[in-house]
Amino acid sequence: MNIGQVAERSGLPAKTIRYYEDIGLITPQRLSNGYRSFQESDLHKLAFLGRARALGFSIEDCRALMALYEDKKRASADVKRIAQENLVRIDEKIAQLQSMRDTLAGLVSCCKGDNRPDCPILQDLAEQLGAP
Amino acid sequence: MNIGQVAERSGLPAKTIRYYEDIGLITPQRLSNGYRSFQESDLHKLAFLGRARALGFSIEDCRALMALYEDKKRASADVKRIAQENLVRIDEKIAQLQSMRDTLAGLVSCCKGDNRPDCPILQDLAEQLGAP
DNA sequence: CTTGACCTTCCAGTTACTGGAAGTGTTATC
DNA sequence: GATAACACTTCCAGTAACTGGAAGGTCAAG
Repeated sequence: MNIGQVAERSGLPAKTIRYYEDIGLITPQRLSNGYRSFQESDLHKLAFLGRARALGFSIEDCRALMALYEDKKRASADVKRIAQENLVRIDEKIAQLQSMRDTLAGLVSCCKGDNRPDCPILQDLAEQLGAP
Repeated sequence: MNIGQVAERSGLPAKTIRYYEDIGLITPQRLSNGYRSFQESDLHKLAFLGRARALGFSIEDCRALMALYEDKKRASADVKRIAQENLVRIDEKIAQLQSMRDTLAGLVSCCKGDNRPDCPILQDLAEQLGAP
């Protein structure tokens, strides 16, 4: 398979696939004309990568997961640990965004949004300092 | 004020403050020895920037907000629009993370995490392909 | 007069790609 | 067989928003 077909079947842009080769996540064969030649197994790995990235795993996580994926003697505990760490990170990020969201929504709702210069959003952003 | 003091009072790292000067968000004066010399007004701007960044506004948003902040004739509608756009972006991000989180939590909870090689997390990541 | 804290600039690295240029290979049409 | 359209190649640069570190100048204290 050429890269275009793999891109279509895996859902990853060709650019991204080349990048993944650059950083050593995959190592497709080469034809005599220099074109990359992908096996079904490469396609599987790329689909795996796409799913893992969509679930928020970092590239380094993916590298570790791929190694475990290919190691038939791995323990599922290793995988679970990586997944759990990632889950904690995601939870933290959600909490942070939620609090940002609440503050911002509060500000937006009390701003009249008219043509006058008084704006509670800017007032709030400007505060913080000044009060002892 | 020197940069160290401003860093402490604004809560922003000195590196970040220099970076903000680089990209033109602030323009502190200079002393004859080359040191930056910050006014109270610079400190206010930096605190403003810190708060806005913490609320998820991009640097370009901040640039626009700063211009509005300094324009006494601005309309609060402009500010509100920027804030609302940001709110939508945040909501989308939260929804995305939430769905990631749910999938991942499901996988984690059904993985025994023992020393055996069968792991539902890897199985799920590997799937997706193969099914017609 | 030296030590150490603080300041300066500049260069490089981070994350995970993405865009674009310049050149080669393949395929379809006339 | 020429030509056009398109796929593929590499390489360079850029994104966002900083962060780390090297090499060197300045300043206050002891």
